[in-house]
Amino acid sequence: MERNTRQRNAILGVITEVGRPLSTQEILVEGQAVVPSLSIATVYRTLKDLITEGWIVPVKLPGEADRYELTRLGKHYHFKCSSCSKVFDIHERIKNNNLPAPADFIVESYDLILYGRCSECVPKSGGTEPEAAKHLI
Amino acid sequence: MERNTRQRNAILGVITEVGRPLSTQEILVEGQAVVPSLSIATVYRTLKDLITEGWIVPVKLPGEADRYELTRLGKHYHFKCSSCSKVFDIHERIKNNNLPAPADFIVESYDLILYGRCSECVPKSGGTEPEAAKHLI
DNA sequence: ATGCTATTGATAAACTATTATCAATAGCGC
DNA sequence: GCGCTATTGATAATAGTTTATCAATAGCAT
Repeated sequence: MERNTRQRNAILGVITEVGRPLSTQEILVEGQAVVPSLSIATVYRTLKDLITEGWIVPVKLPGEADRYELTRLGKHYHFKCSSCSKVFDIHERIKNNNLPAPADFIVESYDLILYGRCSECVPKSGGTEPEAAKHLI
Repeated sequence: MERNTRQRNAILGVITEVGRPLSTQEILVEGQAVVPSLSIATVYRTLKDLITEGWIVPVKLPGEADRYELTRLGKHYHFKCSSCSKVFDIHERIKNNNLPAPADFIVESYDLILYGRCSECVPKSGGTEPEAAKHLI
């Protein structure tokens, strides 16, 4: 990156402000709110550059295209809402001694992905789902 | 499925005997040890049928193509060896109260993927990696 | 403000994984 | 063993995502 363009600022700005991992389409749409002419090619190109420069990292969920978020958020896990499909960060950790694995395997890292309903999509008080849902785990 | 073919038997047999989630390529190669003419098209076709019939389920890991394993193994998690890329089953569970999420979110299920070295790829005694690795988590 | 050229926008191309096509093959009932 | 037709093998086609191309645009140093 040698020039400070509106497109690049918009893309990094969107990722910074929204505060959850965004898909290329989400970045395109949100970015076009700032720079209407923004194209998907520029989104991909800029994401690639931002990754190379260390500003952002790809967030990979099983069976889904990459999302992107700020590197400075550090290591953490994700929650995907099964209703709105938005992905949120979870910064709590699992206690080390609760990581299950055969004794002769060496665990170097782990990924935890939670699925359920985000606060926006939780059925408002009165429903019967919330407590029942716990049994699905 | 209306006919009992060598190809189908070979594919289901391989998945059953190997006992860990297999990629389409692994299934093709292992299957060709039984039926040399086996083609990748038949692998995909048969996997699709076996899923429809409920014999197998796809195993999805972040950023990777589907692997397949027996449905009757039930719900569990996976360990991927960063050295040989093989994926293994983990049948232990995480204690429910250790699942981290915001209070106003409803967690319905979760996925746990461990990464590290499987027993085959663990550096034999004398290396310095094993204990050091724990700090990476 | 002007000029150089990095960057953009539009779209074609590439890539990977999976599915469709179709003539040849091979289960299986008779 | 014969014949019917489901299944196979080889490969083309598709789908979804990401990358390459290239003329037009727009930072930014002067």
